[in-house]
Amino acid sequence: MDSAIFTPAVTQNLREVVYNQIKEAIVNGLIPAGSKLSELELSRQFSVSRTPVREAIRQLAETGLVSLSSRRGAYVILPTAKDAEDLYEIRYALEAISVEHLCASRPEDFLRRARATFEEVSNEWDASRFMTLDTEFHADLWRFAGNNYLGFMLGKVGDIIQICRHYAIGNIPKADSSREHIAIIDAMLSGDAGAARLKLREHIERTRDGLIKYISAHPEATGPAD
Amino acid sequence: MDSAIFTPAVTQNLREVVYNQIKEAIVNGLIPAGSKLSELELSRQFSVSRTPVREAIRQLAETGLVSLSSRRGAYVILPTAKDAEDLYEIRYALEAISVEHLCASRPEDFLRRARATFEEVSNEWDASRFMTLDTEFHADLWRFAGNNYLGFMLGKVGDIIQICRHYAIGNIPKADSSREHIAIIDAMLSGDAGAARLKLREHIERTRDGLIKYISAHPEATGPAD
DNA sequence: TCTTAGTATAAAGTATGCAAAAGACGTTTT
DNA sequence: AAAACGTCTTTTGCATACTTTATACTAAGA
Repeated sequence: MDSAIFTPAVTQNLREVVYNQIKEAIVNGLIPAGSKLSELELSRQFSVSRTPVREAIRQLAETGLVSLSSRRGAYVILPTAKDAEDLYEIRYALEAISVEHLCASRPEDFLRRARATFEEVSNEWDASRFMTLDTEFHADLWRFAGNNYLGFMLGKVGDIIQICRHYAIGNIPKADSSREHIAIIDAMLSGDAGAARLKLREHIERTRDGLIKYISAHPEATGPAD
Repeated sequence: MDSAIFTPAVTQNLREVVYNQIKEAIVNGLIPAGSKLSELELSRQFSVSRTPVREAIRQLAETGLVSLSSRRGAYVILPTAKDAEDLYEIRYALEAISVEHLCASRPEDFLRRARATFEEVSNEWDASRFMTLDTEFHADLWRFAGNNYLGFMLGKVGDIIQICRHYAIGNIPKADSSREHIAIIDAMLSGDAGAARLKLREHIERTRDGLIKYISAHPEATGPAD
């Protein structure tokens, strides 16, 4: 009775469930930036006690998505255009590490598959589908890079960027983005680290500029916290 | 009665106190890497209930200093030589951002003051005093860089590196380190971003290599978790 | 009417109790 | 003697009660 019929029975605990759900809600804009996270209200909505909710909120604070104010509560952060700029600068620096590793290791199977995917993309696609694809591509970059902490770090940066991003992605032409992805991939395939870095920089800067332009044009999206 | 006689009366809460103390203890090696953090034992030592201890431990987990195992407890992470390598790679990428900003803005007062400090350092200094100075210098770099998230990110990387570092710093010649710092500062003073990046890279790589050599030579320091 | 002090209320911080899970240990069975 | 099972202990996960603080509201005085 020891053939592998059953997979390990993992039960994620309440804190994890609550954390993931709140995080998704924040990142997808269901809970708007700047709004307050009430322990009591959330615990009622999740039908759990305040304890796991508190822990989840603390965890969110440590990722930078939420800011804590002693005895006053937790608020979803409200990134400014400057914040977005700073975050993209960090993101570029980190992704450049991935790209350089991939220029050296050149995992052809992955690169060619990714290239094919972006060849297919057109501007007709709906924004959320493209965003998923984009996010996955950037996640794959660090997965193949072999630096165990890149994902950890990029995750934190990415979550905060995502808060801004979901209300701006509609503006970003998908065909352009795909072309840029392909340019990065091609540079990596040819092992040209300098070109790959440059293409990555162009891609990230254009994405950033689109976002910042949007935030600057819509200051109400980053209004006062309460 | 409104002249600024008094500073705001901030009382940090128990979670913060506990968090900071545990973190210091981990980072300084008082709590060795790999050891278990028992909620009950810590709460007894701090004379508080388990709640703030729990929260502090969760917070430490989110910074990456502690790894949680469901229903089994929290363990101080046990970085390997590979971890150290990955972390230093990230640290270089992030500090390069600071250095490039400083090459552009060139805050002469700060740079000259820092330069003078490292001129005075000799190998006679005790290790912990030099480590403080070194840490402060690297912290000042991002403080003057103007990117609000650099400190946030470098803090996380630095904390984990620090776990390894305290048992290796003794090996690293301080005079060399000071000379490298001065080389970086001089490059920044002359606004030569390329040279500054290079000197930074050399400095970080040498520090990294010293640490990795130590870890590799002392595998018992990163033995099994329990 | 504006300011200021008192009060009430809501929410966060903390302590503690209870349930459930994991690991240790001893006992039984083959 | 070894393996497997049951039980006991320890510790975590979660719930809840209690304490303290912030703030909104009210009323009184200038």
